[in-house]
Amino acid sequence: MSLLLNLDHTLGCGQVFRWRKEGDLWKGVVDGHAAKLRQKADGAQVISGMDQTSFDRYFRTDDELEKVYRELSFDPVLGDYFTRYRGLRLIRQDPWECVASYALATNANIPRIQGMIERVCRTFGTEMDDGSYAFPSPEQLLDRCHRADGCGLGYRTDRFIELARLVHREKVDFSALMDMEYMDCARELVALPGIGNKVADCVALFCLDHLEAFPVDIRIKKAMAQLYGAEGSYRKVSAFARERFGHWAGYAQEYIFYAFGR
DNA sequence: CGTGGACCTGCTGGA
DNA sequence: TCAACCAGGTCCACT
Repeated sequence: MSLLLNLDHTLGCGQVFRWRKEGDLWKGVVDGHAAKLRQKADGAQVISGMDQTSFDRYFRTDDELEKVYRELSFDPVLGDYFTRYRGLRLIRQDPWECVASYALATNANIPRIQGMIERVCRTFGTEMDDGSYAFPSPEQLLDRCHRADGCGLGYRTDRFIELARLVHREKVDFSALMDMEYMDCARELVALPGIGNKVADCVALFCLDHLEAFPVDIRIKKAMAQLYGAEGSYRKVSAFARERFGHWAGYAQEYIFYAFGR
């Protein structure tokens, strides 16, 4: 079984925060297991920590990347990116880890975001065999939430804890959010603490299967203005993208984001 | 609804 | 070394 998948692009483009490359090995934590992967010509080899089901789910192997390329290549810019970053796939993250991580990722640069998340994992998460730490559950977090003060989250602390509380009390139904229309999903997410338009779109896209979501952060904002002359409010720019790229808008976003970060 | 400020804090690009 | 018109926004106030 071969799969079009480039680990460097997929795990290094910025959609996930905790994967690290050591030598030719990508190391991360998926579903509470320390995972190790290695790039092969026809896909990725699982060294440890993932079974086929987990792998297929995580790397969205059902998404036909060639089909995405075909349907979006009417756009010359994307056509170029597809050639250069061939094999970059969207990942299906764990919903709780995804909302929590992106709620922390506001108004901070990537190194700091990674630092905050790492400290949260080390402070509250379960230690794995290889010495790494899993992302903590809402319960683990709430159990000793005063320790969050030592994680350097700044003003995000209260929002973060409150978010954990809501998820723990099952006030957030990820399964329902996944089933409803993208617009409804985004509207509900924005009502949660620490979540605005941008984070809501990241969550919709990266863990709730709403592939038409088009998160607009500062980098994408500049890119869209430069590439398409699309400017204005958040709603304006993201709507422009969804109209142009349709149900694959999320894939378009990820390639543009990656291209503009290099 | 859209826009302007304030906002924790520290990684790291530029004085 | 050091500051910070910075950094993958959000929230609140107000037109």
